Amino acid sequence: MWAMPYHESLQPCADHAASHAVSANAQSDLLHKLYHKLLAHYGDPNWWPAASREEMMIGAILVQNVSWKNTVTALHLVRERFGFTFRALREAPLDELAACIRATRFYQSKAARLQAFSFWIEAQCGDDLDRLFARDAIELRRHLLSAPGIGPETADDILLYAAELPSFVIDSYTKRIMRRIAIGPERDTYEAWRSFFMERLPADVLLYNRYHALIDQLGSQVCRASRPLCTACPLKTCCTYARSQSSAD
DNA sequence: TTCCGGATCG
DNA sequence: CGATCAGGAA
Repeated sequence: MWAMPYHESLQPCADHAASHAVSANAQSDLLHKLYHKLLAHYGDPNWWPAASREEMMIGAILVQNVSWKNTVTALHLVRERFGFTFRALREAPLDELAACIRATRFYQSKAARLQAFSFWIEAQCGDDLDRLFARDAIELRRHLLSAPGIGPETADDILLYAAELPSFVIDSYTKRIMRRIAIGPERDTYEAWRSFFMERLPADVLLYNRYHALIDQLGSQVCRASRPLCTACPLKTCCTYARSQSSAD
């Protein structure tokens, strides 16, 4: 029934924790269980909210290390002033672009990176995203990682939500939630976290799409960094942190 | 005042 | 690795 595990087709390095077969199965069951609890609680998150792949990719750069609410403010101003085309961003005066995205913090470096990325897109595919995304998934990920302003999380955002390839996205919410639940890879690196999920979940674009969106919803509203709302958490029965919080109160 | 959804450079 | 970037909400 399940598709081939994604790491066999895209993931170059294996997570060595997977060699512990018994705990790996238990961890896989838990990851599935968490997903279904989140889906039952929140419903289909319908992420990513963008009318085009270009808008999605621009939003992915703007949202780096900033709240989505502030990103929406910036996206609105960019849409009004320039529109969501890479050509428009290439031609944009940097100071005007920076002014539009001020709400997303680090706006000067982000404006420069957004423009540099737009030039990179032109050089790679002449703004034809079908051409960019046509290449092999493994190579596409490596390629995106070589683009200016694109780190591992943003690359996976683009792979999953624009190219619609099953690449699991890891962010701070993901790590915080899973750490509190007490599940995760041994090595604390981006690739180890990503492999941890991909080796235990089927390579399903819709599953990865919804899972990450649901994690973000929980992480921003409930499983916050400070003063998390454990009593209202849909995952509290699975979470050691929530239990320690309720016993402490 | 403190905290907070990354990427890059040295 | 640590430093840097530098707004908005609480």
